[in-house]
Amino acid sequence: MSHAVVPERATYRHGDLARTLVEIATELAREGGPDAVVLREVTRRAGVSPNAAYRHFASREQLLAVVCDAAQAALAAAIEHEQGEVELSGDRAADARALFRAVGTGYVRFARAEPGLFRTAFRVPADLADRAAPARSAVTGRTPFQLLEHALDGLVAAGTLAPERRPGAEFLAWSAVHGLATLLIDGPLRALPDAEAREVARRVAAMVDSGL
Amino acid sequence: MSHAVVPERATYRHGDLARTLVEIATELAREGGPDAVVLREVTRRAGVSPNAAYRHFASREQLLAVVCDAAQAALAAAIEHEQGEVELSGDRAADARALFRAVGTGYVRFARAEPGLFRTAFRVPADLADRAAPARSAVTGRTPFQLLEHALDGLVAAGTLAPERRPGAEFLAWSAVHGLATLLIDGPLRALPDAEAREVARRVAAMVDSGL
DNA sequence: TGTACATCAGTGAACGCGCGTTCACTGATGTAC
DNA sequence: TGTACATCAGTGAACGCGCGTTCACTGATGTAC
Repeated sequence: MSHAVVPERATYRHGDLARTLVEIATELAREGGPDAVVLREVTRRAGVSPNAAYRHFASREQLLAVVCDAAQAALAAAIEHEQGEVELSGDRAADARALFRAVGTGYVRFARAEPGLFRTAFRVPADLADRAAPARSAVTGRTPFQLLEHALDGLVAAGTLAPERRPGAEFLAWSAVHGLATLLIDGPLRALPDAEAREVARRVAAMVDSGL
Repeated sequence: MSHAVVPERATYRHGDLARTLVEIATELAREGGPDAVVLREVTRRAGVSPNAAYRHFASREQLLAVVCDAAQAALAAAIEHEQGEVELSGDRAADARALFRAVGTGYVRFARAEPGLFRTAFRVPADLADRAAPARSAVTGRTPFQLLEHALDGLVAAGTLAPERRPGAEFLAWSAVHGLATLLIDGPLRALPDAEAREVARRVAAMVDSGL
């Protein structure tokens, strides 16, 4: 009766299940944020039994922590990409400013393009919150937070930002940009068209620039 | 054997169960944020069977929406209280500024004092996001968002803010303050002592003030 | 080059849990006569 | 003032669900001799 070809244990000895699980979990986070990272769904999509995950991760929480790092790394990559697009003029002050602004625009652009990953990146796993963890960085090896710090250092080096205003400046800039991102993806600016969103982002950047 | 006094149906005909459920649900939100509003736990604490809640709310989601409004109202009350503390000098411009800043400090203070309620206030129930809903207001009948708008209008009326910069200004101010609140309760500034938190808040306010 | 064996990445079944929600019901209360 | 009755806020039991996690296992693979 059953001449259907059922590949027996086709996935047995998967080969690189750990990596596959992280990729699938990240995809779930992309689609629905951190709560969508459901261990059973991850293994289901991987074509593997639920408990197979425990060969590679101690718990669902630990898998989510890895995904969280991956999301931070993706954010770092987005910022770096945005900075890469900047056409340097040779004017040190202007360039430092442009690179600094690119941190903000890259940040907000990523939040809008990948809201699920963005939310996952900031789902703090309580203790594990290490903003300098290497797993959270991309090509330059800097985490999003470090990219911001680096851009601010650049402003000081270029003489654009007074050294005495440098300490703590990252929190001012981050507040404005992170708040904007939140309003744009979860708040009242949710439905704003791209053009207007960019305009608001521009104004926020200007506010930070002149208010720092 | 059992001479323990078991009051039969002690809670039957509760009287004002709807209000009680909202109060308990709000307490749960205060303790653990929106996810902690678990219908069965609410009824458990009310000493009532789980399905009794359905006499008053169509679903858990609807109960949560009411709590969300209550949290917004609590935030509005906190802002109004902060504004009430302002000692008016009689100088129109200075007073408008002070009242405007009070919106920000009240906002951040509430977020720190009641992180669970704060998170619940911004748990957007998708469609129901009505930032002008009366249920979200406190003594003056204004929602947090409306209090911010009103303060900005005050700045314009006092000649402190140029009218052409007024449109959209609420989003700039809100971005900075909301972002700061988020960093302070869920982000890297989580562990900051009160004094330093207030200092950062002061600097954010100054940034908004001069950057608007 | 062939064989014995340890390793360990996977399986299959089950666990206990707590959730939101629905069902048919009961009995205290308020109202009409 | 007393009685019949409709109302409706509560009960108790159960539903199906999907979750994270644990158990004892199996059998393909790589390694040592």
